[in-house]
Amino acid sequence: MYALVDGNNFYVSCERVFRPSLEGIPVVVLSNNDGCAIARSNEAKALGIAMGAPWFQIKHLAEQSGLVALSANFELYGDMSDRMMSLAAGLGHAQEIYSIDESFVELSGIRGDLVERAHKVRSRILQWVGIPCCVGIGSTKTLAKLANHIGKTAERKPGSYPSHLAQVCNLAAMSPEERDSIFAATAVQEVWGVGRQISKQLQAGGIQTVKDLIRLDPATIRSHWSVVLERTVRELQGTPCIDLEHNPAPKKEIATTRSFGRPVLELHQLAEAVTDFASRAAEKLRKQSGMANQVLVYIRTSPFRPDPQYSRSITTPLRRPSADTACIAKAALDGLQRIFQPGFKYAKAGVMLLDLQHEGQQQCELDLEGDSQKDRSTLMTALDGLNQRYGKGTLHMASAGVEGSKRVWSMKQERRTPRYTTSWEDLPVAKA
DNA sequence: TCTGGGGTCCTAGGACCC
DNA sequence: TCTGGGGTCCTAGGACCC
Repeated sequence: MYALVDGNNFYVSCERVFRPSLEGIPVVVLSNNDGCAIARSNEAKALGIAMGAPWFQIKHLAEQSGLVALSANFELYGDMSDRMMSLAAGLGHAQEIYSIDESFVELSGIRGDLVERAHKVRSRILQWVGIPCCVGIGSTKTLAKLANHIGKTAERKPGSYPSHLAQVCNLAAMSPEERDSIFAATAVQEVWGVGRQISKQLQAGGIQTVKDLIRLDPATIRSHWSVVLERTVRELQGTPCIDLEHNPAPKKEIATTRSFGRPVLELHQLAEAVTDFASRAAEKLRKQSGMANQVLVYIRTSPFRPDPQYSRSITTPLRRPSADTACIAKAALDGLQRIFQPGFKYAKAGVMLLDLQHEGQQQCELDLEGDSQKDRSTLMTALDGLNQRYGKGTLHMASAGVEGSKRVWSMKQERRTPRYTTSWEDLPVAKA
């Protein structure tokens, strides 16, 4: 038995904790570059703002309907997330943190009324952290996710589902008849693992609701679609196929990619950006004690512009596995040289570290540069320490350019709120 | 003027091998 | 007329997730 604890409109809820005046009004949180809406309050959803809606298309709602837009403040959200997760863990014996606002909790061996217990945890999170959340309970992770969706929808849209399911919904405690009628009222695209493409295909075959989907034979699903969808259907039928991940697996790839604040035309500007991305990626890699064997770099124009399009990536193998910023940046820059074409307005670039391994797995080879490698690794540790202590970018590669107006590629972020919980300067001040 | 970032898994197809 | 079969590895791309 699993529970899924999921913060409501998480980023917006984080902002509201520190600005209660945002309560009750339409609020969106914008992606980098203030590009599009990545979180919406219920009031914003009611205005018809879609997930991912570009800001310039909904801007007029600020005047028309009092919509408030904020730049994303991921430092704040990450910290609020930690607080929420530690309370959610109390629901059961094991927890898997699935995303910044969601965690699965294993409920087996928990006695007593699960719904009552979930309500208690929910109010504790609301009271101690300030984040409203919903809890879904089911015999598989996919059913717990679905239950969570039902709990949220029942709360947000009265009349959509029976009102006693709002906030906490336990699918496992329902009669078959009640479950059936709820599945019949739920569209296939609400299921975890069924996205736009697959739901379109299912609907074309007359499969509209969860009730329709659950009746299908897994073998048919597999031959018509894939093993992935087959697993999803089995999970909906109550057969667990996806286990709780107990210890977070190390990442298999690490990426740093950004859209630019404005179009970039020159190679040397791309090189600055790519150096910066490579440094950030290498830093993440060292944080998980990993080494990379390959470095991928890509550049592309904006698919939304009518301009000539260009998009290319290239993978450069490293001579030996490495987590060294200079070594990774060099590989990325070598790749960039080879794929760059002049005459395009570049909108985005990225660096990905692939084929990762743990630093302990390094092959023992006869190596005349052994000592200098040790020195490099000490230097990297010092670099990370200084950047951690004095702020990101205190020390960086010379080719990454300097902060400020010279970096034409840096992103726009004009609506960020203070880092209330992670920066002393931004600590809220209580006034008497 | 203006459209995010970071992941995972699976599949198809090509190259290569015996 | 007619051109094997099976395996592995790699890459690109699709689909999904939040």
